[in-house]
Amino acid sequence: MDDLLPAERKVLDVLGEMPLDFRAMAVVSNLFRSSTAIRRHMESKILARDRLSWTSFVVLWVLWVWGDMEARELAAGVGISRPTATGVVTTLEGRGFVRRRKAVADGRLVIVSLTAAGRRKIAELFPLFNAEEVAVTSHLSAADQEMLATWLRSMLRAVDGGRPSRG
Amino acid sequence: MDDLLPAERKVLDVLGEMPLDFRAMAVVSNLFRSSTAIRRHMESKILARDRLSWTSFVVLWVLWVWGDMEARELAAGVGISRPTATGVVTTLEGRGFVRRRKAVADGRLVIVSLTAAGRRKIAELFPLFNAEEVAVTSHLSAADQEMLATWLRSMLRAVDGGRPSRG
DNA sequence: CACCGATCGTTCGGCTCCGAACCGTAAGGA
DNA sequence: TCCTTACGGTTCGGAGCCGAACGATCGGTG
Repeated sequence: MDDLLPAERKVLDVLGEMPLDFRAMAVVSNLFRSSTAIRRHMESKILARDRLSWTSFVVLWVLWVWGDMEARELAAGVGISRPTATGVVTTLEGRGFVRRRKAVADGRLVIVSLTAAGRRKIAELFPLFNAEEVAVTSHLSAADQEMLATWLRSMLRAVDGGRPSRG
Repeated sequence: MDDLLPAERKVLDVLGEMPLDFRAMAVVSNLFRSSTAIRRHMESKILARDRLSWTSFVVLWVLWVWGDMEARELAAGVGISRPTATGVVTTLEGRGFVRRRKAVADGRLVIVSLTAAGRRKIAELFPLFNAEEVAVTSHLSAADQEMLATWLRSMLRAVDGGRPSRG
């Protein structure tokens, strides 16, 4: 197999004698490496001009798709912890893109909504974001993309257990 | 296709009329979602007891595989920026796992090495880490794992251009 | 030999990330 | 009605993440 990254060749050289599962290693390391590189790419190419981070963008997008949400649902939907959601919503609130309000029926709950500015921003950005998603995936055939997404979902299920996610 | 996450069904409901590439969207969103979930899983299950983050662990591992490295090479190898590498190395230095020294030949360069404690720590942890890598991938066949890794490398190459990576 | 442009690592500022703990609110049982 | 347990969101502390800028060092040129 001559598809390996140079780093992967070195790993085989140095650790090849050890009883390790290099196939599993390749999956996990390349999953993480490619995900990090794509996040950085999307942030620098599409999001940076609006000074939005990947996660801020995902929050706007989740609210755009699902409408107003309770903060705990928003955290789950975006795939971040509740303290992180608090911080990111605070950032976006400061930018004027979202607002918080207390739920009437249950004083513990906070409802997060898009503002008009937030709605305009995500409606403007998402087609550009999706075009760049196309740019980074179009070297794979449609069938390969579907199979890749299927395997990635299976990886997610392997660690998420029954945790529902709505991002 | 009934393999979609509930979130993905909702996206089709709400944005289905827009001229978007849902296949590309599925690849990128599931890549990110699965990578984040696996990082969290590995951190909580294997790394937390030693209070190591994913990136600290990768730094130790890269030094283990490649030996002493210049700080700029280490940043590239781990896949992080140089300011981030400075911070993570500072953290690990404080924990006694790595040390820094100036290069003799070029006063600008910093050489980063594992300490004896660092070497013991990564040698102890990596088999456990790899066993968990196996746990999260073994639902896929060997052939599927290899194909998945190949596609993930192709995604990485799509955004990395010619940037060499040695993580 | 001096100066200029480039490189390297760090600092700064701002943002993300999360576990533990805290405070306010809700629900259930005695 | 009061007490206890649980839930929700936030705060705290610590760590990671990066672009821009800075200071130290190097190499090349005149």
